[in-house]
Amino acid sequence: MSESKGFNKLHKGVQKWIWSQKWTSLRDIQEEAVCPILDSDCDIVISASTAAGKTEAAFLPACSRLMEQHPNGIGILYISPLKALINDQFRRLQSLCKILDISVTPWHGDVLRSTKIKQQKNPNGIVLITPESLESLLLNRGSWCSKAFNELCYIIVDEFHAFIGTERGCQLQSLMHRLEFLIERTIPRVALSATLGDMNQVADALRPNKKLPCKIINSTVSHSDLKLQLRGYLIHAQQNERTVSSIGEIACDLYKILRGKSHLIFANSRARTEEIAARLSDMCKQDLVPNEFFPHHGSLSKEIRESLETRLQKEKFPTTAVCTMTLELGIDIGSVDSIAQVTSPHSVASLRQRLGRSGRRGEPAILRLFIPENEITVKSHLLDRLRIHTVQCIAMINLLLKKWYEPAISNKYHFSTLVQQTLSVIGQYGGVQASQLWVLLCESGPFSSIDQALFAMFLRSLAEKGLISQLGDGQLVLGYKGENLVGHYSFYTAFSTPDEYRLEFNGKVIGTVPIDKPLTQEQHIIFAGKRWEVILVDDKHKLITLKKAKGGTPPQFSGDGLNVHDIVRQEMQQIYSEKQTPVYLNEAALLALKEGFDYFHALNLDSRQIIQMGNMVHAFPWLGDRVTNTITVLLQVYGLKADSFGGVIDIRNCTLDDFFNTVKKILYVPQITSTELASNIPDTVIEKHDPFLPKTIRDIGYGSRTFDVDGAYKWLTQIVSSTHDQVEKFQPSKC
DNA sequence: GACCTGCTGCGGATTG
Repeated sequence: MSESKGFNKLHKGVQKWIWSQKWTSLRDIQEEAVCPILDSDCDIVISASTAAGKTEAAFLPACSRLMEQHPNGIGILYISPLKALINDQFRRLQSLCKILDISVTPWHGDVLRSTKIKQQKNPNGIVLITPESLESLLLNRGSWCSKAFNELCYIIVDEFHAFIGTERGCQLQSLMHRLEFLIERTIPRVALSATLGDMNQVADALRPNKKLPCKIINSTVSHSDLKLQLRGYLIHAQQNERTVSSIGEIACDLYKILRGKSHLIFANSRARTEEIAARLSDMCKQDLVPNEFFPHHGSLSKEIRESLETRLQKEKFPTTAVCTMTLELGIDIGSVDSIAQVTSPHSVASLRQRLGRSGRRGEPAILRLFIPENEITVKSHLLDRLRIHTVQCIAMINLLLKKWYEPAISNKYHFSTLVQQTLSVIGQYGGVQASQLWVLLCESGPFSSIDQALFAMFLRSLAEKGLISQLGDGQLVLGYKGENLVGHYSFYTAFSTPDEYRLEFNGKVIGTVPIDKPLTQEQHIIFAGKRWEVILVDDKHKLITLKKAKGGTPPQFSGDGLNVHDIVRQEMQQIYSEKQTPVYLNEAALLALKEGFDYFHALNLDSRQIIQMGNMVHAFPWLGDRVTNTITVLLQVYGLKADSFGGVIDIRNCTLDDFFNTVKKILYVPQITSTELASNIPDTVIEKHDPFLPKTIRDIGYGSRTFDVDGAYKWLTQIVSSTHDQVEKFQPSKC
């Protein structure tokens, strides 16, 4: 340790703590972070997987600086997307901060008011907060903030990747910017993030206006070895009415392979999570052994989730969590023996995150993928015949091994969050000039894509809706409706949440179900891994009462589509073309893959991307969902009956001539903008405050986040020019 | 044919 350059620069008290932890050395990211954080003249992104010591990499030097500087007021502001993570970090920071005599204060909706009042009276040390609670502080206690944060040394943002490209992430950017504006000083930002494809994009998201340089610290430690298996399953046609109920064979294998140790099973949807957990519990019961399989997802009550997290942490009993994304983020559950992935993961980056949970103390990480494909019948769709799921998994594994990850989502416009931030700033200062507001939020802030003219139009629409009004001297103040909106506690979140029913058993809430997928009396359901009957639906109190029962299927949950990246589809095309056959497939997966290859080559898909079958035309751009969705809507606008799924575009009642003539028509006129394309979508109310915006403004935001117009035109141009005989048939005079 | 997150201020009753 004494040879470590970083260690020697740390404060004596911090060194003492490190000795007490019996660490023999600092990890690479910790070593590398010491100097730039101590110098505090730049922002820093620390990127590594879960449990790589990112928290210490940030806090050891940051606390060292606090010990030397002794700021008057709060020294470090730590911002986390999860309350559970704040509680974890609060526990983890205890011993270090006790030695240093720095106070740590958790600050979120579940924290006792007395704790907050204590910090309000004597602001100091480290505050661990959510974006929503920070929003409330700026809005309601602006002048307290300017004093309390006056000598703030660092802002540390945990799980930063979870914020990027989202409304909540835009809110976070705005909050950090407003805080700096308030204290008239730039504060170094430290982001702790998973590894994404382009880390410079992560730096841009951390400080969009680039007023400080950003240093990127990427973990160079290669991951421990990976043991990998892809297991194929055939779902028989007659069972196929509900995919989730045909999961029996997979559940049997999961039981045989996983029982007796601790694992995570990622099942991609809450319904499938419940189905698998219930089947696994049933098998334990049948074998008269204690149950060790439990579901974990966002609709389960906090108590049920926490008791499972604690059981995993304690490592006393073998425990397998069947889970959704909830166990992908950094909540402390220790590490598990292996990861099972049922159905294809949504992204390479998320597969990487999930893998980070496996591999105990230098043991290889173990990943098993359980991939169902549908039995082929006369009615089967091309995608089933191509065995698209198996190939998508192989593509994602190829990319994972190449260390390619999806880049962060870039999203230029967040009008819904601009509504929130506009109202919040006006509420904070009481009254603001429109020009000041534009400079703060747009010119120097995170809404930099919005020019003065667009901002003026935006403000006029807020005034029309009664959210704001203008005084004689030009000052903007909150209108009646604006006061109401800002005054309600639901104002602090940038994202919207649909109404839900609470599910209750014996007077205890066990979770929630969405209100738009109602349950009915006497219906049998699976929830929290157990089987129930609905005995009462109370619409007035949004409460559903349950009793124990047998049988049943999971309730329906709502959700949006998924977004596969261009590079994943291109990798898939290459796998088909080259007939790549990896070694980690079991016999069934191997058979499925061979069937897929045979069909791909029977259709000559290695040399063409457009085919006609019956009265349908199928297009295979081998590009991501943003591009295929854009092409699909373009074709629809020009009158074709187009639909897309899984990267393939189906056009009904269409011939190759119809298709190519339409594409020619599209290309004959100047390129449409994403906003124009969105104007054809009837309902563009998606985000929380969209109802306050006119459709013209909503379409700008909707178009830019949904469509990739350049990508679509690039493909359309290429498909026309590479199909010579079709070019001959085209007659522009007909357009 | 997808997932996830979050929340104030104040009045009134109760307790030490």
